[in-house]
Amino acid sequence: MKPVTLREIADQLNISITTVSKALKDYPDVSPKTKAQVRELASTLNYKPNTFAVNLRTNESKTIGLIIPVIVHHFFSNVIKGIIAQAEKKGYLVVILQSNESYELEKKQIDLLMNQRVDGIIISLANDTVDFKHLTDVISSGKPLVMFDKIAKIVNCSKVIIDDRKAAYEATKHLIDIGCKRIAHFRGSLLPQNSIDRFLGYRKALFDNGIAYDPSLVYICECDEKSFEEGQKNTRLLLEQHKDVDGIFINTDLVAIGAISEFKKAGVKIPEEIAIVGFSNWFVSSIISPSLSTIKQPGFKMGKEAFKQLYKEIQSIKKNEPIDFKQIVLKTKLIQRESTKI
Amino acid sequence: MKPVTLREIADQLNISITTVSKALKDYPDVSPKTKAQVRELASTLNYKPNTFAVNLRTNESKTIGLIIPVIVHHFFSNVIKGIIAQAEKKGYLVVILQSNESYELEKKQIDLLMNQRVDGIIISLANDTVDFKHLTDVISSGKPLVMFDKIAKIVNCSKVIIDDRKAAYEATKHLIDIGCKRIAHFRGSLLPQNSIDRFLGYRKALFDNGIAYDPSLVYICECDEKSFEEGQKNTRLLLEQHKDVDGIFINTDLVAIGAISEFKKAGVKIPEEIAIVGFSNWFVSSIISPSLSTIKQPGFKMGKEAFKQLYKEIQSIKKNEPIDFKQIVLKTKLIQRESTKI
DNA sequence: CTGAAAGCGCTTACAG
DNA sequence: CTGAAAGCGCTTACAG
Repeated sequence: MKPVTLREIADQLNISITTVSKALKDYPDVSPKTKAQVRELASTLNYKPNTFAVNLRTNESKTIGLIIPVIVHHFFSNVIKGIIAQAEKKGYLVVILQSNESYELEKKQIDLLMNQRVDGIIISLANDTVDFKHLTDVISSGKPLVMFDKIAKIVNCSKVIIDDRKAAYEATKHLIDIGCKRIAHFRGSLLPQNSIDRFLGYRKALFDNGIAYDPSLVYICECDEKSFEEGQKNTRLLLEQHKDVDGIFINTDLVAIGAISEFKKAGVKIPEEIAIVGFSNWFVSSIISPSLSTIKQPGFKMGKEAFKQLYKEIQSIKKNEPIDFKQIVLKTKLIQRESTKI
Repeated sequence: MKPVTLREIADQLNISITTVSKALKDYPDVSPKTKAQVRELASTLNYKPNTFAVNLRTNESKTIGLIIPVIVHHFFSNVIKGIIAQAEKKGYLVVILQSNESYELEKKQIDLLMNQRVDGIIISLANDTVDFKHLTDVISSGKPLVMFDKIAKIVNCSKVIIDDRKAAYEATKHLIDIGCKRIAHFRGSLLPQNSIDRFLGYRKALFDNGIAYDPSLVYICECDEKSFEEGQKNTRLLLEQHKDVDGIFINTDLVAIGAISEFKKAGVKIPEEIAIVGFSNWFVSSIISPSLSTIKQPGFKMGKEAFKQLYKEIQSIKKNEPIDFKQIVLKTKLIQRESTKI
């Protein structure tokens, strides 16, 4: 059966399509009587406006795009949930793409979304991404772009982040406070801003507390799907190279959990011989043994805020108002658990 | 700056819009010379067809909808990844909605997707869903619908599933094989087909092996965000009520992990005093201690297969061919780990 | 208060 | 080989 159109309603009521359209949109210049008739028939026929036609006319799709490095990931899936929840409230749909931490894919996906004419894009960058032209292109084409978590400072757009440096400082300071003297750091890969910032926070905490920074105590792990194994691997290296380390601040919980498993295997006691702080507060961190101290990173809220900001910008663009780029910094929190409980 | 349209190319080359359109779509009735000119100019101007117009004309959106009970979930996020990966290969985008295990929300979301005129819908049902009219409506409106994992047997459409009964049978049989005599079952809520099937598989395995089925050994847990706590709670009950139980087959890994944590707290040795098998092979199950034996459920593959089938049906509908509903049953696998290693 | 008309940007059956 | 024309279903500025 054919879907009901404005024409069909107009024909049945012997009025014009124009009037039907206006009646349904509650324009003030339609008589109450006509409005009532139109509405009644529309609901009887179960009329639904053809979105394709509406999109073409209004030049908006009520759909936004989301590009994310990995989907199967506690933090990111929480962000997705937050974005979708908030978008739904405003009648927006969310198209999701996974960049797989690849710059090339990310570029293609931006293109794809632009061609699809989504009303805006939310993105967390791939580790690989060093060039940002595909992002500035979005902005200069007049579509709003909001970055979260893995951002590029240099790109002029709204961002939703945490203060990675401060959070890392706090985590490291916590290790110092409980008496650690020689503190290692398992960091993320070299490019992403937040992995840099966490490293800087670590180093500053050492410095401010009179502990010498020793580069040989910093281990890099390429945090992808193999995070857990990276944690184990770095732990084995650490055990060979630096027996004297008594605390580690680790870039991500999953890596930290790998480290814990390896220390347990080696018979090293946590936290007595080595204290550990992770980052992100992955659900699992609270249920493993020993439970992992970590920094709580508000994924769900980050998603909500990212959409809220994007929505504001979509409205501004519609009204031809200038966009006011915002940098939204969400609070983190140190959660102390067994891995640092002395 | 205004996006480039067919008209612009036509004007610049002094030919008709019709010819430009045909040239770009490589129609055979355009001269090679014209084609070349058009293509060259199109690429110079960076012409992108206006998707809104194309959608309206062709009456398809190259977008599908996905409704899923929960996003932050190891199994489901793997399915999402599989669907998106496969969709991208065919040039389709995926709009994702979360039903939150609520039938009411699920209904609204189906409506929303239908109004948006997605080309098809993939769904895993909410626990709540008992009435299926919203689903049969999709099918009778001529849009393809594919269900996966949490399905309704009664709805006539394609389905991608595992053989839950067989997998549960295998899990229970494994407990019997390692010597368990009194086997409990932590099942999921009463409605979902797969929770019923897993229960039936459990019961049949007992029956086939001469073990009396005792209903008081079956505990129900409402598996939502609180799965872990449900596992702990049921374990406490079990410890009070049935000290003699020596094996449990548990509906979901997360519940099983909750159970393990509670048994450890109570000083009950796993697997010596009680052996445990979970279901789904959540990533965490391999890294906890003791590691959890479980049934591997292929989420990523399930997502891929679901999209493949949906795509086939979209093609059939386009060609006005009859749709051939398929029931695709993917293989599961028992993974033995420490929790059943005797 | 109502409606004829233009137009969003494309596709395609048809005529020449 | 090329193009005029109709049409997808809606919205809205304008005339009456």
